[in-house]
Amino acid sequence: MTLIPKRQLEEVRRIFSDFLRDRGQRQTPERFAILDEVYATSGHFDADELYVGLKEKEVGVSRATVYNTLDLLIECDLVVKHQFGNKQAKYERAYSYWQHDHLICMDCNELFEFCDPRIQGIQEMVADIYQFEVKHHSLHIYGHCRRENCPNRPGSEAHS
Amino acid sequence: MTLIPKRQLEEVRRIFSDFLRDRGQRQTPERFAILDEVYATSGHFDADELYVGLKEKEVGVSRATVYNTLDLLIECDLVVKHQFGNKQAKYERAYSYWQHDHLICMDCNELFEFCDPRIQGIQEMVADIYQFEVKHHSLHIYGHCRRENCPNRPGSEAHS
DNA sequence: ATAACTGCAAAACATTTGCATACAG
DNA sequence: CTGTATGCAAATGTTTTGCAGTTAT
Repeated sequence: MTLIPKRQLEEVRRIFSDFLRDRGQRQTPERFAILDEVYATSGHFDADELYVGLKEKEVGVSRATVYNTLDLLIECDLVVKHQFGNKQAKYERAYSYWQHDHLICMDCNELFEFCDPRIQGIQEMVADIYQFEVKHHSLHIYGHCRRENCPNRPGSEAHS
Repeated sequence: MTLIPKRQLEEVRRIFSDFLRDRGQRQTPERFAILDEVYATSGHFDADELYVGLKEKEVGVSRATVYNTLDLLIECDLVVKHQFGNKQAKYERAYSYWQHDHLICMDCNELFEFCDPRIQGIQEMVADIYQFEVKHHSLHIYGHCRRENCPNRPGSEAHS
């Protein structure tokens, strides 16, 4: 849906490159291959999907490198990490994408994105009252969607 | 801090008992021992802390039973489960305790609780716009606290 | 040159599962 | 009695780690 234009991909590569240089870390082909794969993906993905996606292309990167690089990308705000109910972490590219929160269907696990300005006010209130330096937040709303193909639809077959 | 009075513990036991009866499930001593331990704990705990806490008392319950019973307690709304950044789930008793969200210090991992009525409005908005039947939410705000013993305090020693 | 990075496979970790035994109803 | 729950230990699945070999700088 939200494929990133070439210009932005270059911008993102430059951000990562600068970040690595500033920290005295190496610019390896693996790291940029992972960055490219992340930004070629729209939506949420997990570490293994990224690993498999890369393996299917010419690039061979190990899982360890995928995890390592994801951590770097999170540190420079090019990727965000989410822990939805399950134990497997999900990731998402973060550059030039609207700040949003998530709606999770407990039946089909589908994710929907939404945004509400009130959350900003809540963050400010909390920062003020608790003398907290707020960095980021995660708001997950869980419930049941009403889509045709959702296993919970009224009228779908019985369940144990 | 919020130790539960005897009356409420009885109430909670009754809720669990009714829940089990209604579902045709057994009222085992292990299940009630776990319930008691949960309600003897104030604040957040993980499955293993519960397991160890029980082992230190007379009761011997296996980890499998701890996990099983926690799921039952979640189903009858006596316990809530949280996934903070780490892969280990945290639990918290839910009966007769205010609905709240969490503030997490990224330095010391301390948890603070807060509540803001605006979150209610956000849930309603989302339910309406997305035709979603909202069940619950989790709002986590991450940042840096300003407590004396927090490793991030300005003036604390350098770190690698 | 040399310190950082990679890949691999093993380790760690929380949680789940299978099965023989125990016990609540 | 009978089927459900338990305990144990083994299995699972994700993420981390140790180390020998590789490579960016």
